[in-house]
Amino acid sequence: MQASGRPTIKDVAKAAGVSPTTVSHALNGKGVVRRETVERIERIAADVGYRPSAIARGLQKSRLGLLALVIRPFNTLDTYLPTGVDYFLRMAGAASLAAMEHGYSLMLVDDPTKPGTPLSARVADAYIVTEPFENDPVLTYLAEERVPFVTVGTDPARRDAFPAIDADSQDQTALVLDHLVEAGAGRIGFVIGTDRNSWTADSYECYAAWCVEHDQDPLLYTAPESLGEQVGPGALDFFFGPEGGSGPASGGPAPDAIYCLTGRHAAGVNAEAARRGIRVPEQLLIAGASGALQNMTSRPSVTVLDLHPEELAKHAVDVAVALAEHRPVPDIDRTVVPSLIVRESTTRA
Amino acid sequence: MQASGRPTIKDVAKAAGVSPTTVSHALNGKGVVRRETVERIERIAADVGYRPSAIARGLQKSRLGLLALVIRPFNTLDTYLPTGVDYFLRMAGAASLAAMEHGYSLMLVDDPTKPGTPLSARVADAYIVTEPFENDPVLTYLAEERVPFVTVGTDPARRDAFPAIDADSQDQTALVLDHLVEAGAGRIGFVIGTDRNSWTADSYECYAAWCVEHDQDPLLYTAPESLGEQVGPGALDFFFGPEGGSGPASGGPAPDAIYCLTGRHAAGVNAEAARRGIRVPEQLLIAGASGALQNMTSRPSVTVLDLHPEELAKHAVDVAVALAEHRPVPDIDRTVVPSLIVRESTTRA
DNA sequence: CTGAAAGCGCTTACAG
DNA sequence: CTGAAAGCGCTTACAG
Repeated sequence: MQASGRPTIKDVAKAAGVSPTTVSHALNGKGVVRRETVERIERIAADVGYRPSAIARGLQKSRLGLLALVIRPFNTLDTYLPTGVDYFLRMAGAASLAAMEHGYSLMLVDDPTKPGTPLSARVADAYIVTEPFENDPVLTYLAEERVPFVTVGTDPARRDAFPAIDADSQDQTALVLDHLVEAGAGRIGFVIGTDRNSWTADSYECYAAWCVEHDQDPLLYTAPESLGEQVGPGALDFFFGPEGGSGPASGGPAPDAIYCLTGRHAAGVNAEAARRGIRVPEQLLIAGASGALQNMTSRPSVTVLDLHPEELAKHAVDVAVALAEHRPVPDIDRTVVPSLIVRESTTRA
Repeated sequence: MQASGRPTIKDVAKAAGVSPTTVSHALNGKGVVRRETVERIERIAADVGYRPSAIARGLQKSRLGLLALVIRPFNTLDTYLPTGVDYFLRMAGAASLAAMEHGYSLMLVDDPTKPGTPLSARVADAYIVTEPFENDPVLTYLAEERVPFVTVGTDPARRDAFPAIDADSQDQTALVLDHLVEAGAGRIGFVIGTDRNSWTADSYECYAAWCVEHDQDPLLYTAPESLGEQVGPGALDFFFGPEGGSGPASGGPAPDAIYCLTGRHAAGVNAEAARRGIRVPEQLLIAGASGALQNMTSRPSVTVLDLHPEELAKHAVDVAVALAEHRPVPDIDRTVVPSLIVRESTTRA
């Protein structure tokens, strides 16, 4: 009997009058065991309530069937979970289900490089790291420890260094900007976050390139992701000037469309515009990438991208499992194409 | 060297010219080892990049330092994650952090009784099961397997049978109903879900008792949680009669306040009221328990409860860890008191 | 203060 | 077709 009181393979062997080896063979379909012996052993195993120990099995396979998900943006937010950003719940949920389909389970771990990280955080066979930062120490650590991992988004300082799943950030940005133009925009301001991940970097680059192409000066307002909806007043001061005050801090003419990278920023800009009596979408178009829920239910509702976190998760799990099993990673196209969800904020009557 | 290529305790022992026993003692502060020996071993361990194997350690401790979280309501929703219900993300995130503080990691697992559940889903030392159903097979399974677990909410058919953390559903309901009366309600309709968990059952019971006390006939509309915002038209038909049609399906007079157990139901009722031109809060008060994000940003915004999933998670982790370590569960009050977030939908000018 | 030995529960060559 | 033995990487009485 196990320390915990559960029967072991020995108990089954004894009850069946065979050796542990035979029980192992019978129960795992390995080796050659007579059919009736197999059946008898299976029956007895069920009778005594035998459950193989995943730990013991893990010891010589040196694999436990565990995947770890590290949601990197949470680590800049400290213990704070941003409300409304269900992107990550969708991702974690989908990853958990995808893992199960491969016979794996998913653990949710914090930054494993933090001092005091429990040993158990390191039992995963492979890691999935979402939105790694520039020169992310987590990736460095995993690479040093030779723990297999895949990223969702890439470390902007080490592109192509590690296996990655990507939501094509270039396409994303173009998709939204083009839509804004079609919806009537002439001059597009951009509100961007401060996290140094590939999503932010690529989106900025695409915006800059787009500006050159469209002969517009970039009109960029930067604010921490964690500021969330609070970004509204600052952003509008920047783009339109303080209320009843002088002109825009930006220097140039005011934009007629604002694109916010995060959904919470978009919600904040939208709310502040309403407060100031700027009519959306008539006077100002607003769109967000990576929509938050707030954008769905606000008045007006706000056009955003759906980045399809479920699909990203599924691809990431596929790769992580292949890596964990030291199998070659299937070489298929894993680019996830975002879709535009057009809402009131960019729909003029 | 480990199969994976990482150094083992033997490698360190060899390099230090001592036995594995001494390395183990030195690194874990067990037994008695001379200080300088300890220091030398620590240095060498760091040099060769030694990391103890959590699996090997887990084998004789028969504990791995892993907690499993089963979010039961997800299992009625199939692979579908309800948008806007960030209750569960807050819960999972807080549980993950609380686990780390105890030296544990958190796994997210689906129904472990499902056929095809990976072995790895069973390596957890203890389980946390949120909102178990009536006679929940997951609890039965865990109890049979003698795996320690704690529930958040209780199995309504087996109250007090298992350790549980509770958000006091009675208090919750009374809190909202009393608030609605203060806000001007005379007759309160109730929209409730179909999941057979203690939260739903207790809330109903409290509503029924409240009706008796306040001399009102219960005015109850039941709809599946998964219907979400779509519940609006059906609910309003029930309470007010179909548009331009006959009277309320409910039979009695129409309510002047509606309390919805789920935030998504509240959002649906709120939206449908707006569509029909019923003015909220002037003609109709609306409130929800367990708010979703939609309620925060809708027009009008909707009064809801904050059930404090973070606190529930923290308590659940405390208990789960105690159980995993076969320690007595600290006997402190774990009732989490919800707070009312009053918003436009119940605030008359 | 240090080490040889047994053991955690399983799997896997290998020998019969 | 079946089993004895060794081993996965660690810990823990126990003996020196």
